[in-house]
Amino acid sequence: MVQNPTKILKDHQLRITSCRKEVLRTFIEKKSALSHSDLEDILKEAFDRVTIYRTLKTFLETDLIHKVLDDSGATKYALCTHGHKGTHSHDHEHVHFKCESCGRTICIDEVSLPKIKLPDGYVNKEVNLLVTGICSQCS
Amino acid sequence: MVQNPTKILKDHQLRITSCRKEVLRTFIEKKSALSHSDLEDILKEAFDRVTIYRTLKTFLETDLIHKVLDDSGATKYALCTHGHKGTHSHDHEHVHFKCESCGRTICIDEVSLPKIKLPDGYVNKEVNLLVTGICSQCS
DNA sequence: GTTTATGCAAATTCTTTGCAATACT
DNA sequence: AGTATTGCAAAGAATTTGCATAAAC
Repeated sequence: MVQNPTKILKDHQLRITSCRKEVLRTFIEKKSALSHSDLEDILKEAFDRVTIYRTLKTFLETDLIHKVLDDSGATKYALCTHGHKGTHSHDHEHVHFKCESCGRTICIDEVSLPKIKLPDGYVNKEVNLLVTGICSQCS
Repeated sequence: MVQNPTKILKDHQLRITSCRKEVLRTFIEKKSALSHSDLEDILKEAFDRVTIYRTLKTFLETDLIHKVLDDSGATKYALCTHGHKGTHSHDHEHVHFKCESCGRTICIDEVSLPKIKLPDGYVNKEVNLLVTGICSQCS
């Protein structure tokens, strides 16, 4: 599990800039899914709002982060922990948990995704599961 | 399964207005999850954009509709098919399917939601499952 | 007649785009 | 040096709010 911003950027053949490093560092530190506005709150002194939008877009395109479903309407993102460029490793196919109390969304690695058998004619490409409730820190 | 807009509104103790009836009629007719902009496209000749926003808000608050997860970022809504005011029937706890081809999001009633056992300390309140792929009409 | 919903205007917030200046390799 | 990224300004969407008018009960 790579945890070094500079190395992650190199591995994905992206230029190493301070904004990209800081966004990565924030994801690693927070260990939870973050929205653009979460990042903006944390990094607004250092970087422009627009740069953060573009950084997220670049990271999405290089499979460095992925979208995490959220019931609030805000789009959240999380690091692809093992995926490398181009592998499309279905890394994001796991259970996400959103705490109603603290609002954090985290990955639950302990729980594996159930196999879903769809009716005839349906082709399953990706499964996303979001559990809402109270997390261990808040309960 | 109630399918009459006026009766649904009465059951939820809401005033019967033409906008509310038309929004409900559209949900019933389309049989799929709809976003604000979907509704706006269909009803813009008849009602103001703002009125549709407020109608959706009212319907959410009275548990007449619920949010449906979507991977595109657009918030979609669907009718709570059996729920009545105040029951919080966990009606939306089923599998949703989003077709990458036609973009429609529908409920898959044939597939039941797997039980998820979370790690200690986590309290499970609601489970949402979104499968992305190709629907039977598009494949 | 009283209360609630609607339409319009306008304010906010969210997201994207163009372009010159700057930083990276 | 050459190319990609950033910041700023501004455009364009999406969403919310205020208030007078209209509709529902």
